[in-house]
Amino acid sequence: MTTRSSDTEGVTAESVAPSRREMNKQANRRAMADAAIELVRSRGAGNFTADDVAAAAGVSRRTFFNYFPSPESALAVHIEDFLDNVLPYFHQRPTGEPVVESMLQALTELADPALLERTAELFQLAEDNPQMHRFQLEAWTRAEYKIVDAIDDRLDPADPARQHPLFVPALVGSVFASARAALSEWLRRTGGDLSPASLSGLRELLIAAFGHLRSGFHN
Amino acid sequence: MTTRSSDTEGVTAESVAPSRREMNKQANRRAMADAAIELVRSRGAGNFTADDVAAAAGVSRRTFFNYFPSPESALAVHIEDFLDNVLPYFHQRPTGEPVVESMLQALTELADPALLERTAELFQLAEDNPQMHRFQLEAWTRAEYKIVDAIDDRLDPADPARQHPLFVPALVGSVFASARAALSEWLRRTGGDLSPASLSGLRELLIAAFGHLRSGFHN
DNA sequence: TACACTATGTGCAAGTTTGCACTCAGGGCA
DNA sequence: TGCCCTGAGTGCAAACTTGCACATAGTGTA
Repeated sequence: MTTRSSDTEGVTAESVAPSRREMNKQANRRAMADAAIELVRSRGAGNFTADDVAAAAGVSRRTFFNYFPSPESALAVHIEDFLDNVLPYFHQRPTGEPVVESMLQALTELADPALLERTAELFQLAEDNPQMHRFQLEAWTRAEYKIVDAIDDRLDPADPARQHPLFVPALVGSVFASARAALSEWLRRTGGDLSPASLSGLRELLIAAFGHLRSGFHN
Repeated sequence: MTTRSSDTEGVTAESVAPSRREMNKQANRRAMADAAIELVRSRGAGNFTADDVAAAAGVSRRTFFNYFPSPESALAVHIEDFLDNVLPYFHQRPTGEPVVESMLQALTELADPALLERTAELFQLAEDNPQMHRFQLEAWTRAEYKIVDAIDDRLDPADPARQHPLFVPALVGSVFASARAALSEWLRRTGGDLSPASLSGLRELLIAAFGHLRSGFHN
């Protein structure tokens, strides 16, 4: 709200009060993403048009296409939301800690349970709809790159993790693969039940998958 | 910033779905007007800046000045709201009915009690603040013109009320004067108390004032 | 008085959204 | 098959919002 354009901020980090313009854009993007997930819930994947999303989000059809290449792609925003929510937890881990620990701890603490729920919901929807599956794969991949960059930015160049160029990408890829495995198994077991109990089970599966990863798969 | 507000239609609204552009503008205008009345409540008249209103409404300071010439003037929107709410009631009166009756009946039925409350609240604020008083006078005057036009549009050219060019303007002016008298007396009696009981009293005063008018002041 | 500070109000350029007119692809139907 | 309709996706100009610079006015202060 406060638009103090003066850059006299004590905090140096990323909390540099975004401009009105940026806020408006994010609000629109969010509105469209929310409208899209609402529509996919009420009508099912593939049963809503770009017009529907735009109208529900309160923007024009043209504006929708300024942001997203297709109605389904708007859902990918929620996957990025998940990341935006987890990254601060990651950044808060002690700097000396091994990267793999920081990452798994951050993911385990999972900021907002509602985000896990939405992620699980989208994962489930992707199973039934090839269109959505493709977009989601793309979103997960973008997420991997984003995390790799975030880790590289944070890591001390002398950190063992940066001694080998494969280390971080392999780690991130492994974490994502483990998460996907957990989601997949959860889906197989529960059929996508989104009740708190079921989601709790998903959380357990995630932790178990991360456990395998952490121990180097020495079962 | 965009809220899908329920556009509380009092009676009939043969509204042709306005364009996205028009909807956005109205949403912004409404947001600023609401922010302004919220600020005048929390900080008092004259104790808030254009920046405050803009920020609270989610628009830039510049946009605020695109709509309103001053922080106070944003409040005038609420007076026009009152009209927009009453006019449909007026249009619904039987066409044969004398205009004075249609008008007083419509005002008496008073669509949304919350609107009467806001109008009374603003009336009260204007007493204390000359700046606001001026803007409000202007708003009431604009409202008079608007109503005169609305009546002329609706009236059969053969209607007695249009036989003399002074008739409608004099009528509308008298109605407004009576309403102001009622508001003024209400304010004197209650000090601007906005409780339901007090507002009910205001309603009685309005009806009484209209009664005088209706009878040609033959007490 | 001179100065700093805050807030109003406006002009202008750049960024964003919108309306509209397309093109293209796919499905239903005579 | 050919036609019609719906929806995706795009280019472009016009409308709207925003950031910024600037002029102006009022207020407190040394």
